[in-house]
Amino acid sequence: MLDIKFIRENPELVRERLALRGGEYDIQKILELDAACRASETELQKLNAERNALSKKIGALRAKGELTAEYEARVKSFSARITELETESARLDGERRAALLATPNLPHPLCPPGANASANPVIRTHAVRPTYSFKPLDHVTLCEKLGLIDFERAAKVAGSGFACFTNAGARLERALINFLLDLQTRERGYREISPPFIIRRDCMVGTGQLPKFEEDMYGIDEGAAFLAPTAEVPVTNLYRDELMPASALPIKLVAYSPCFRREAGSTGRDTRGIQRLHQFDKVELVKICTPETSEAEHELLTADAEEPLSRLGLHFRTIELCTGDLGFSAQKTFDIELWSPGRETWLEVSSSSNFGDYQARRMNLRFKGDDGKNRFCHTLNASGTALPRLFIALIETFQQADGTVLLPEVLAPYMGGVERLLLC
RNA sequence: GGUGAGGUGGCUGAGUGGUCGAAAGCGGCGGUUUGCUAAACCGUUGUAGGGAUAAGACCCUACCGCAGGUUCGAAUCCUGUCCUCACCGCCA
Repeated sequence: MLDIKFIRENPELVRERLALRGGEYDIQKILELDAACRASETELQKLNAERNALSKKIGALRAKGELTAEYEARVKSFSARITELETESARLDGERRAALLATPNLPHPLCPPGANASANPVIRTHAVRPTYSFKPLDHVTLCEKLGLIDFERAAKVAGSGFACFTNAGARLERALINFLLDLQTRERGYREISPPFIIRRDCMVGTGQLPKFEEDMYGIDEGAAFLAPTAEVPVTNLYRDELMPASALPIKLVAYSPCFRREAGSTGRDTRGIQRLHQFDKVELVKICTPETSEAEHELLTADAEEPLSRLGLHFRTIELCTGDLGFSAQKTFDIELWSPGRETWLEVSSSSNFGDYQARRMNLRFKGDDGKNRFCHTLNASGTALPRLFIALIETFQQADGTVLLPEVLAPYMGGVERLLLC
């Protein structure tokens, strides 16, 4: 949520920065609601002050046993107006808040301008692109030959867009999760969290999934709760409505969770294989820090997301999202993309974002500054990483001429002696 | 699912219709004392919004989980709701 005071004082700047995202945002309407709301509140406050004074007087007179009917009548003469103003103020405040919740974050001043994904600059590339003496297979074919995933039976149970990992595939999925969690907790200073996967509505509002993207979420209990679309939601919201001492920051958390997404707007896209699923596993990194450190923490966070990929020996690149490709709540985002030899394309496996105080303001997450003032924290998160696409890149990259897949050594401790995925 | 108890400031916790934004303690901040540490003592310390101002000082309003209601007046009474805890039932 943007700061209404900031919008009031810098309406042109807000318009300009939002325009960089593309899309229409009615700042004028917010300003008008704000002016009307404040006018209504001011009148209400004056009447309340008068009522309070008269009520106090009535109390004092009654204590002395004197008559108070005259003063009671005076309060009654405008009590209807107070009720009216209360209703009006609440309505305007609600509308103003709704308008603010539907307005995305401002792109960071350093976020590269651009209309869409084609304008995203590549920041760095890791390792060289692997080459093969044969035509590399894509992951669907590999999974079939190696018996790693049963798509047909998954559909029987859950419908299209679901996968059922089997045999060494299931083992590899679990191994990767453990590898990622161990790396981040043992070497990178993250505290491990295993969060709830069912989320209350206000937490979904807190991180920005609601109210705008409800159709992408799996709702349960008549919209009172939702299946987690990412661990970002439960983990960041752990600290909602809290006032942290500055000394407690930064907070660095890592969590595994399955992620549930309807993918409402993308039916038919990437339907083959496990590139886009309604349920997938992800290890997520979350940081809560002060505004002064968030940009540096963001760089470190992105590096933390990249680290396991280089340890696995994978070819990837890091790009920065331009203003037109930025997510709703983010002010600055890096995406990490893995190379898929089978499809000869890049797969997005991580999105590393700095949200500034946008989420913190929505969820009332603050810290006490050195000057004693309460300020909103900054929140960040990065996938560290999404599992299915990592799975794809891994088996496609390390496939051999004989059809087997030779696993990277770093996974050895997690695979129980399995060094190679064999044909079945 | 049933019964009962409860949600008050950064934290603990008192407060059953008016003088309560709210006792007390802890913590924080400032100071005195102190060889250092500890302790003691004094003072100070909620949040948000609106208004005023060059900026402060300042004024007003709201907030005792949340939403309604009763009343001239609600932390306090009533209703609903969310959450927490305890016991019972059920259950991996």
